[in-house]
Amino acid sequence: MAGSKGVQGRQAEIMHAAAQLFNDRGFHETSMEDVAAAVGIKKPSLYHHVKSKAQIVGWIHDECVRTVLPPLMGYLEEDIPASEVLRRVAMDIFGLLDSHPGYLRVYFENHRDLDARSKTRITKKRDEYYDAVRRTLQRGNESGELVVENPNLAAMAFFGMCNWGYQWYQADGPESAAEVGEYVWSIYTAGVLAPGTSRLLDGAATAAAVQSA
Amino acid sequence: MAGSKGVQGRQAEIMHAAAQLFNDRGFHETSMEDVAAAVGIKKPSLYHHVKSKAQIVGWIHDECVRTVLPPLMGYLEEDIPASEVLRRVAMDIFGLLDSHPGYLRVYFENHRDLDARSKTRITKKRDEYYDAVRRTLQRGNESGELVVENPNLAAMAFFGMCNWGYQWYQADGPESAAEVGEYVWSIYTAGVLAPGTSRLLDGAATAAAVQSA
DNA sequence: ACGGACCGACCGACCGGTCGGATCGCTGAC
DNA sequence: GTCAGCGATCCGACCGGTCGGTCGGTCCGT
Repeated sequence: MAGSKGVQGRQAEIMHAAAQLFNDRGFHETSMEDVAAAVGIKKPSLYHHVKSKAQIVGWIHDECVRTVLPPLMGYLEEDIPASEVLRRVAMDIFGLLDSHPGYLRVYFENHRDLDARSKTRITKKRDEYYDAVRRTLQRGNESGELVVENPNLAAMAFFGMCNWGYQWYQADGPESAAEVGEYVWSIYTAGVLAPGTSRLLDGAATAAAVQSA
Repeated sequence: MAGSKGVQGRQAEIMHAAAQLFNDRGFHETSMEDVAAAVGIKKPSLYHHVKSKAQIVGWIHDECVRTVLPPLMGYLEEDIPASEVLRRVAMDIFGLLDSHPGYLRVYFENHRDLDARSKTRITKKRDEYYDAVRRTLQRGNESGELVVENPNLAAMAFFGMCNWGYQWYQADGPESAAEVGEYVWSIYTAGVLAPGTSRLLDGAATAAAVQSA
């Protein structure tokens, strides 16, 4: 149901314009008249293509999920290290920020503006995505590849690094999405501490373990 | 100006109730009548204590900045390793999530609902905070304590880990704010990769570097 | 009597959404 | 060739409702 091909044609155009506006001005500060104007028509005409404002939000959410969830499910079936899965996830998320500017802000900040049915559907998908990453971390820990004491918190930390991009990543910035994804992933896996510095340092004892060229 | 002591008394009560409501229902879905009801009065009475809805948002923003910026400025004047500064920043941010539930959501999602004057004031403070962390990373890199190729991206990754907490951290969750802050910091500094695994690994070659109790 | 806290009633603006009708491009019968 | 018919697209005008904010006045402690 809901068509696995996603929104197309004029509706896709509307979705795209709306995502830009919602991102730039905010969802509630953007009227349906603004959205209509952005695609060159008037409000009543817009309602010929769209059932409600909430429906547009639903499209945007679906587009986000459609873009990143199936790839992740594919990675899980390949026989690759957990860290490689994480790397691809990071790349996918920044790739989404790059190819769909504005979409992730709507996804993260306007979940409650979905109609009830879409909300449960999207929430389920969101949990699937979250769970897949958590299980990946758990698997990495069990195989000895990773050290993950708390897969739940570790997943949140990972998503934080990636998802926070919606607050600062600019598609026309100095770094490409792939570069950013790769860099963020490298910090998550290897940390920023210079090699040779003790892994188990507590705050007070840190002052001693400083220099190592 | 604006009083360095922050909002107090009845106004603080209003600010607190509003932050909760804005967090739970959303800013635009919360009417001034709702805020008034939350403190046990009617809307016209609320306007006896408050100039506008935007003013409440301003209070909440100021409260966030007031809570975390001065401490960070203090850390910079102490002679401690960069990683220790980062650790304290992480603790401060999760501490804020703990002591001021809802505030950070308003801070991150309702910046544009500030009046023009507050917006410039808060933006400046936000940039100060960001810059302090970036400079800390740079200093850590120069001293050899850290390996930070891109301080700007590294700062964003760090803030991502911490700030994203507003999306998931619950004050009544299983882990305390201090535990979460410490854990997130440990991932950021040391990474999740098991020690012994090559730092410069590409995805395919990782599978070999596995066990180490 | 004075000021701080409070409230019922109200206003203007805006916004999501609707209605009835106009226009346009295509199809097919003749 | 042309023209009736039709569905898709478009729009001016309008509605119901909500919300931020105001006004005039009451109540109460001092």
